[in-house]
Amino acid sequence: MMFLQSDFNFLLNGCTSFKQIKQVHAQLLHRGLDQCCYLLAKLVRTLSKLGVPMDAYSRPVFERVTSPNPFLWTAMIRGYSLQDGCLSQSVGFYCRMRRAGSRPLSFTFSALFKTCGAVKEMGLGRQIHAQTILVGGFVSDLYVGNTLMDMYVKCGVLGCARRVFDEMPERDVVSWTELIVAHAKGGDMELAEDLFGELPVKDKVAWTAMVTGYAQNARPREALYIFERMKNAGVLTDEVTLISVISACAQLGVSRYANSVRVVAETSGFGACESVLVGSALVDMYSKCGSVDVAFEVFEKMKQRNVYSYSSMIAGFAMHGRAHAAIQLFHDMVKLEIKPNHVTFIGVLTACSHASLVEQGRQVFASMEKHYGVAPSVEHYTCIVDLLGRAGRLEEALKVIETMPMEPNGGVWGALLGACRRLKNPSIARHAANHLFELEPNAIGNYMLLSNIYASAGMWDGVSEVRKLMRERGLKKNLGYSWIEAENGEIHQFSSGDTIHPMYTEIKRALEDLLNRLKAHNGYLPKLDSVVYDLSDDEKKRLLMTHSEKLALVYGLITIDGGCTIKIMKNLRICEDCHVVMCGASKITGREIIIRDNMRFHHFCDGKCSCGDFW
DNA sequence: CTAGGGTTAG
Repeated sequence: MMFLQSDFNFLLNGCTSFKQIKQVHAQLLHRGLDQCCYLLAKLVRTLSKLGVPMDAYSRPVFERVTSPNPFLWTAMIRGYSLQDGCLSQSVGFYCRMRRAGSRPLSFTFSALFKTCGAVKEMGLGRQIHAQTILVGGFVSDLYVGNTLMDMYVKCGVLGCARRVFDEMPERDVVSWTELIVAHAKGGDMELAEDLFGELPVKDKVAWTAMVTGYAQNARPREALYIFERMKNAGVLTDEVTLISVISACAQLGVSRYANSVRVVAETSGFGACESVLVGSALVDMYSKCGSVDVAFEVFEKMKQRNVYSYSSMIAGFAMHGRAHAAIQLFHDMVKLEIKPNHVTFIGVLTACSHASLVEQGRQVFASMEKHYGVAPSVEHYTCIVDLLGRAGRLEEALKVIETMPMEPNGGVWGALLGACRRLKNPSIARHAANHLFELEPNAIGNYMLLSNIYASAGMWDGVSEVRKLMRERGLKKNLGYSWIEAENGEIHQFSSGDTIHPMYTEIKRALEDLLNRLKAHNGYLPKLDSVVYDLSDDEKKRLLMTHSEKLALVYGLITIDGGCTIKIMKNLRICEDCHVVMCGASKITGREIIIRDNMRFHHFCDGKCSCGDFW
């Protein structure tokens, strides 16, 4: 008998299809093992792992057993808990189990908690929590405690999770990490950092949780700092860690560090060739670092590509203004039968938008649902509004907003407002802005944009009205800043009007010199309507000179080797005056300049920008 | 058995 049991155990372990399991089960019945709970539990677990619905096979098998043991009961509970929408069956089996007088196991509870967390059924979770106390012994079980914490975290009640943590008689690194992640996801990195500091033994997952926490909270520099500490602590990197680190690099846009991360990825066996995930992340990272060609190299080297890889590359081409490459890639993926998803289409539509390919964009939009089964969402409508707006068709864009099948959100109105800035149309701008002030009362950028549009139309009453509104709502202008990677990999950040940089006087002198040369050779005149304040022309000129991207540019011109491209990152949208200066600077210095603002990339080369002065 | 993960839009 024992021999047969282990035999069947082995057979079940090797099953990879429903059919095979059925064959093994038939054998089992043949040998008279239809009441062997140990093997039946295994059978149920295997079926559930393969995704066979519980009612299809496991349930009838179970119902023929006269006295199930706790393992078989638990297999049923777990099976239903893993199946979508079967929480009630799962709980039903738990109740039957209790009525039958069977004593639950620790993983009976963990299965239930897992489902409660997945469907955010906190009420039920609490009841089962009470049960664990009632049944006794389980509250102190490490594994039960961890899954219980996880349930409370998923239900969004951090306080309860914390209480469980505090009451656990022993905790392991999983318990700590659970709590760290919970706080990180809630945006409280300070608390996460405190917990991490207290954690006695930090493993790879715990370190990664910190890296990811910073990366997802838009604090890439701290993410990279933690990653450095992790490496120094001798903890090995894996695929998951890399993805977060790569995402941090993408946010920062710093190429030297990015290159070193790529080397780490390749030497740890998770390079673009081996891992689709890392590969796709690298594609995104290089695109956002301004190196769209390197991104494409990585893309081409990848052994496998999926919808993420293609979407990332398409988006990469789009943000660099390479519309045709983006569209070509889209057709390639369709030909290879990789099904595009909603993100893919955002990339394609953005590409059309940045290249003013209105008809092309419309065709893609129309085909989304018809040919690819992707229903346009509000984000896709945003792209269309942007497409029409950039092409100067404001009325049509407005019409789209008024007739779209869902409620327009801030993104949609924002796209319209953005278009009004370039086309200098204060009346539609006001209309869009009014919606935005309702939908996003605290988004400072909208106020700045409207006042910008009023300012360039000379409508100073409008400007002061907007400023009054901002004052009433307690909003302050976002400080603009730019950063640039020095030759040694250090990041130098400049704020507008910054005087604290050690090379400040040198930078200021060089900037004056550059502007004078631009005036002499290119007939440059400061674009005074880029200034939103009603100031004298001289004051406006002075203010324009302090813009952070100009400081960063000059720092780059002075310190970065002549053959290298100057790459500058900026947190806000580049202003028109700075754009003109960058064009001119690329011409008279013969240098290639790339600026990533919060919208897209600008490649300045020989006096021209890849955005075609159209952004 | 429990903890960490990818692409997007103004």
